[in-house]
Amino acid sequence: MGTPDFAKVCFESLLTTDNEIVGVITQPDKPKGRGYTLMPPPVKVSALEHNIPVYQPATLKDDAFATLLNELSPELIAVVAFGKILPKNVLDYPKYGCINVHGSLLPKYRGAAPIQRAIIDGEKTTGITTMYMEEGLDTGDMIEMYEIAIRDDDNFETMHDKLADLGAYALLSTIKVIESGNVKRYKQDDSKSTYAKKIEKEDCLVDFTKSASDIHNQIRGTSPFPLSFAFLNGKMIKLVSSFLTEKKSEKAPGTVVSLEKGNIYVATGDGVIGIDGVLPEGKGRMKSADFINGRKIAEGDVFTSVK
RNA sequence: CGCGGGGUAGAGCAGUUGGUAGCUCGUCGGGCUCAUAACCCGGAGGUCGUGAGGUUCAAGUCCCACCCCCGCAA
Repeated sequence: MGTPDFAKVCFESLLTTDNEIVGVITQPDKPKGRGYTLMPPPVKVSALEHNIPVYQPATLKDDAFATLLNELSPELIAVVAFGKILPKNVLDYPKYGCINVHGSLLPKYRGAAPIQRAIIDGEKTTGITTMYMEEGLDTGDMIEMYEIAIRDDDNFETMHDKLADLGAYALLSTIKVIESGNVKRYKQDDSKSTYAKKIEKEDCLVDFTKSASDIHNQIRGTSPFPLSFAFLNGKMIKLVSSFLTEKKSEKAPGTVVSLEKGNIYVATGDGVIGIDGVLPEGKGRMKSADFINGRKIAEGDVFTSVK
């Protein structure tokens, strides 16, 4: 069971094993993009390409799904970024249980957006945890854990890709351990747990009175999606990528202090942040240098949090 | 028919109340300099998305049709 690209990587790794995949459960197609076209989830696309039966139930809590479960009769259910809560009858069904691949070092960052939250919080490492699922959200006993560094220039995209690969590796490894019959279960220390709630629009609004490093973490934690933003000359502008600098400025937070070498340097509550990629309202992504050449910004302009 | 923006030189843009096109950067050549992503001089490069369409003496600029791209939102 899984839905987005992150899950797709795990799914495709399963195809390389000799385990029989009796079916793929994923979210129903949803209207996306311009014109609200109905778009299938990545996992579905991949499954169809590999001739694996796909099921997209609206809910797992009805008799129809219980019946389906019986027909498929899986011995193990692997869940990766599925997006729905599994009811108890499903959790209890498989002989070898339901296991989950989660993108954090549990018990930290339980929940929907572990990768982004870890970056936004300025964590130096994160990782993958595999676990047995139970009714609580990401609270089950852990099986394996892999740690990976978050570098200063990593963003959501790079960490997502790294963790997806690591997650796929972890999933296969965990399944082997389960097959071997020597599974060790590690209880989570609930007292140390944190919850990574999903990224909302308010998480993307840039407050330049914060420190340069906090802003940098926010920008990269939300890039390339959904992207942090601020307002400049009455228009919204998204900040695609940034970097930390040694510069200092006495100017008010949000003030453009320099445009040298094609980068936009902005004063913050603590230090100056460099911005090298933007996405102006109604436009596409572009390098800051292009934005500057288009004469859309000048020294002294001020980024604000309000339009 | 979800909402909105846009297709003008390699890139990012401007283009006034319609009169055959400009800016910044890049690029090419030359100069200056110990040196330069600095500065100076000069040049190349555009059938203005498409339509032997409409209006007009005249359309990048108005009208119509079509194609394509992008943002929001989910």
